[in-house]
Amino acid sequence: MNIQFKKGVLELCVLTLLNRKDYYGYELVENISGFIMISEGTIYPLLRRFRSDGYVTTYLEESQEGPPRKYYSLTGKGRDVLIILQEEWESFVNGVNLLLRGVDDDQE
Amino acid sequence: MNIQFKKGVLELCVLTLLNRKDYYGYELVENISGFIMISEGTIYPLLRRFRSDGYVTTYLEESQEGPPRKYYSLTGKGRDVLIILQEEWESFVNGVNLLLRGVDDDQE
DNA sequence: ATTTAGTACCTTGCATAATAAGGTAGTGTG
DNA sequence: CACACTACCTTATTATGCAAGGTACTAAAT
Repeated sequence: MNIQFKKGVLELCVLTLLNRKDYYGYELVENISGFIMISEGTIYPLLRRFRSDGYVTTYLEESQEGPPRKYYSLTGKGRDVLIILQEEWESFVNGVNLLLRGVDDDQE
Repeated sequence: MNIQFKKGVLELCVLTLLNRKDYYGYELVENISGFIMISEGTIYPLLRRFRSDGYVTTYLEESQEGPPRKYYSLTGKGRDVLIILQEEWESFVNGVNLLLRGVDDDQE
């Protein structure tokens, strides 16, 4: 898979999932991996960024299957960013698809 | 517009346009700008990369409206890359959209 | 004649983000 | 006790988009 395509889109994916429920990092990797290739080295720095930007808050919970899990919870600010990113993603894909399909933008 | 979204996609856009006809750099910027934001500082390095990778060949032509134009012509290798990129783009957008729409990947 | 605007090319340095590759620890199984 | 799996994390590398700058040609306006 083309690495470059993912730039910025993973933010949208993670925020979208966190808008449904709280996730811990490893769980996000497993979930997103079902749709697009992703590695842990990508998600943890991204989550740290989200926390320092105030998009999420975190809390720890013990696990019976391994080390404690750090859960991420979307904030109001995070939700605002999500909405903007959703719109940007939609109009971006739209623009690209128009270009790929050969629609002539010069006509009116 | 989110800069990150563009990463890698501009290659696809430029190759797609060059597959229809030869373009000169400035013309590509003007055309693509109709669909997604782009600047000259992006396109010229990309075109240099394409040439050194053998995706395009170039030739000069005089212009009555200014300095000579450097036209870019897609090679067979460039066309092969275009086909791969098209498929990757489609499956990538598909994966992202499934995730965004909340389709449960665990079910079968 | 000189300035301005438009066309058309180019480069350098910066910012961003994904990843590979590595590390630390806990739990449970052979 | 070694191994696999879960779960967290960091660092260095890589790629690419862009702002900001530059050069040079043509044509119209001052």
